[in-house]
This record gives sequence, structure tokens and C-alpha cells, in this order.
Amino acid sequence: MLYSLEIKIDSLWIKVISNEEEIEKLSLLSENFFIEEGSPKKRRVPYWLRRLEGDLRNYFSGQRVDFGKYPLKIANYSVFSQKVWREVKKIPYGEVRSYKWIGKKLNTRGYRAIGRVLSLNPFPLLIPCHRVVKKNGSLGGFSQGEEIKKRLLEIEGVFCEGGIN
DNA sequence: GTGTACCATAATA
DNA sequence: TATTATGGTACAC
Repeated sequence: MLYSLEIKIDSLWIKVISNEEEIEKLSLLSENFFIEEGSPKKRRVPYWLRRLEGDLRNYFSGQRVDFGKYPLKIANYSVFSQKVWREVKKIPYGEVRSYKWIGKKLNTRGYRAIGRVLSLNPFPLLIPCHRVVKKNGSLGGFSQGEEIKKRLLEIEGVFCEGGIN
């Protein structure tokens, strides 16, 4: 049994797919890219997933929210991907790291491979790939669109001019 | 700005 | 199975 939770928060659509105990996917979409019309569908979802809706709303209203407690289904992805995502999950709210920093943790210099894996992140926000930026302080890419990445970092109060570690 | 080293995946042969 | 193409990078010019 799969559950789907659809939420609209100002110009953003968020769609979460879960099974009984794990989140399987989260999509983050700008309004213009959302294909279906109308308002979010109301369905019965597991209680812990309903809590996520509240957390998401709090997050976008500027509260400090830790999404780390939600169980994510990542076991079916490659070992390398899981390592990258696990490391990224540890980055605290309001802080950023560089792609190189992740590489150091994983003992690899395949920085582009890391970016590639992050671009395939099935759980934006929950795995905070928006907190991974280029070493020179510029944002780097974001699969859901650079505007969203910028906005997420602004919400968290992050400014990284001048480069980071 | 350009070139090159870097490494996981997907696409292609 | 082997080869190439493609990146959400980094670093030295």
C-alpha cells in the first residue's frame, strides 16, 4: 500500500510518497511545473506522515526543523549513493558544506560523482542537498532549479559569500 | 575565463 | 562486457 501526501506552500508543490513505515520519494516542484490541476488531494495517510506536513509548513515559515527523524527508503540505491546521502543528512540546519568536504569524508576525489548522486536525490529537503554548495561560495546546481536552492538557504539564514571550507 | 584530473552512472556499441 | 558521454566539482593556470 502506498500513500501520497500533497501539500501546497505558497508557490511550491510538495508531493510525498510513502509506504507503511518509510518515505519512498519526495518531489519539490515550482507551481509552473506541476502538471495536475486543482488543489492538493486529501487522503488518509499514516500518522507519522501527517506530522511531516506540519514540519514542512513550519520549515517554510522559518522555524528550525530537523527532518532527520523520518525514515527514508534508500536501501535499494547504490552503496556510493547511500554513503553520500548519509553524510549529507548530517549537515545541520543553517550550515553548508562543499562537495569537496563530502569527498573527504568518503575518501574520494570524485567531486562530480558526488554532485551527480545529489542530483538524483529522491528526498530533497529531507536529505538536505541544498546545503551542499561550491567551495568558492557560489551555489552550484540544484536539480529542482537553482531558485529553489537559493530560497531554501535564505530560509535557513545562510549566506556563503567568500567561500567555505 | 580555459584545461584537466576526478569518479559514479547511464547510454551505447 | 567494454567504451564513451555526462555531470549540482576543484584547482592550476
